[in-house]
Amino acid sequence: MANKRDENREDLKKRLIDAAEARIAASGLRGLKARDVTADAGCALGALYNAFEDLDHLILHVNSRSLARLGAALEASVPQGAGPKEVLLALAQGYVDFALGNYRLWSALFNHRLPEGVEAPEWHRAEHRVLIEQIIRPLGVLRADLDEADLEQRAKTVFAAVHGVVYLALTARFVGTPRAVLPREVAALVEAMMRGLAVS
Amino acid sequence: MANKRDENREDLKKRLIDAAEARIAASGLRGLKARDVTADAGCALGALYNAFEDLDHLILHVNSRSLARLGAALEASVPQGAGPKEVLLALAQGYVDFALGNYRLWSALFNHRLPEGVEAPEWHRAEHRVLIEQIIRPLGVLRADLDEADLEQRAKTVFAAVHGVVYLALTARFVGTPRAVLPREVAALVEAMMRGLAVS
DNA sequence: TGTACATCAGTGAACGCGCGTTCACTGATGTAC
DNA sequence: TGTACATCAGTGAACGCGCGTTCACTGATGTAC
Repeated sequence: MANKRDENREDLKKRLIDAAEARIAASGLRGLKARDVTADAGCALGALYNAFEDLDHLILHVNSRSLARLGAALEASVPQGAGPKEVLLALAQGYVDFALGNYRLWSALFNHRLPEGVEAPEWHRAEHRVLIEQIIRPLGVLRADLDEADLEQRAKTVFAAVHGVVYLALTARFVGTPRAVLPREVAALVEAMMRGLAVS
Repeated sequence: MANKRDENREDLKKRLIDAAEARIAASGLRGLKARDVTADAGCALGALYNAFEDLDHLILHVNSRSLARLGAALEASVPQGAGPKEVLLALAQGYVDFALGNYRLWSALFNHRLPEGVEAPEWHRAEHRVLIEQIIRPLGVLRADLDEADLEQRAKTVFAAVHGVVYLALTARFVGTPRAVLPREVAALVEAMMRGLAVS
């Protein structure tokens, strides 16, 4: 068995991530304070800095979880045996649903910024692949002409386009789409992109 | 002639906006400090609070300017006598160019947040119309079947899709498009959307 | 199993500092007559 | 035009506070023999 120190350490990390996740879900990244998180997790303020490098790294771990949950949600949104167009539409709707249902955690994914000049660690960067991973295959069926690199790039573009519509809608910035018509607009966008794709 | 007090007041406001714009262009919203701006503008710290309600309102005025410049840049990017498809492509490229050429000021447009619960004033909200205004007409030619409200909504969606690609590319978040291929990807997106539109 | 020592996590008061905003005062501009 | 008073912008030192991070100390867990 792992020794007790390591056990405690892992347990504390988990409690801190749980607490931070709950705080972010309740009041957003801005509402996340070291004192609140440690109080919720039942440890002293300083313990946070034993478990994690700093508050930013704790947030990174919350975002990791969100990405994993998003990946699972996207996977679950695709119906069995669907064709590529159906799959892309389902993924887009799954994305909308996840963003609507996990608004603050999803925002944290895109709004968290490390201090000037600090790069996110590689293990975390890699996790963002879930955002495009499931797009690549169905898109490849529609665009058999593209090589692997171009296909991946185009998947990113498709993701970014859908994300843009969802993001502007939910952060309600002036030109955003009302939530009520968001699913319809996203569907229209994806359909138009697919029709456009099929032609060329 | 307007009296001297009003003249001075307007002059100070202008100097403050100039200074804030330069600071944001140089080091982003985060790098904007009341002390720096007032020093650059050649006035005392407190004078900022005579001219503007607070620092956020000064930023709003900088963003106003950026929106006006963006509107002009978009207009200038459209070739004379172009058809609707050409216009939409030109607008998208104009948007890419503006974002690349005015990166920090353009980011400030989308990253500035007022404190929790405070709404942007109506005069400022209205200015964001430049983002979709010029899309509506050419889109309307391609989609004569849509009524005015749906057309406006679809213009927002088209904008949001293009914006999403540009935004993720430039903020370099993990799944972003490399700058080198950004114009190509945006063109591909817009073309696909237009082809898709024309069909339905 | 027991003892002595080493290690390292847990603690929370205190530090530090960045920075927006205020406010009592001064001095320039405007108004009344 | 001149004088007296009123108004309001300009000044910058001081306020205030939020909040991440540190650090000397305590106490639990691990190791050696």
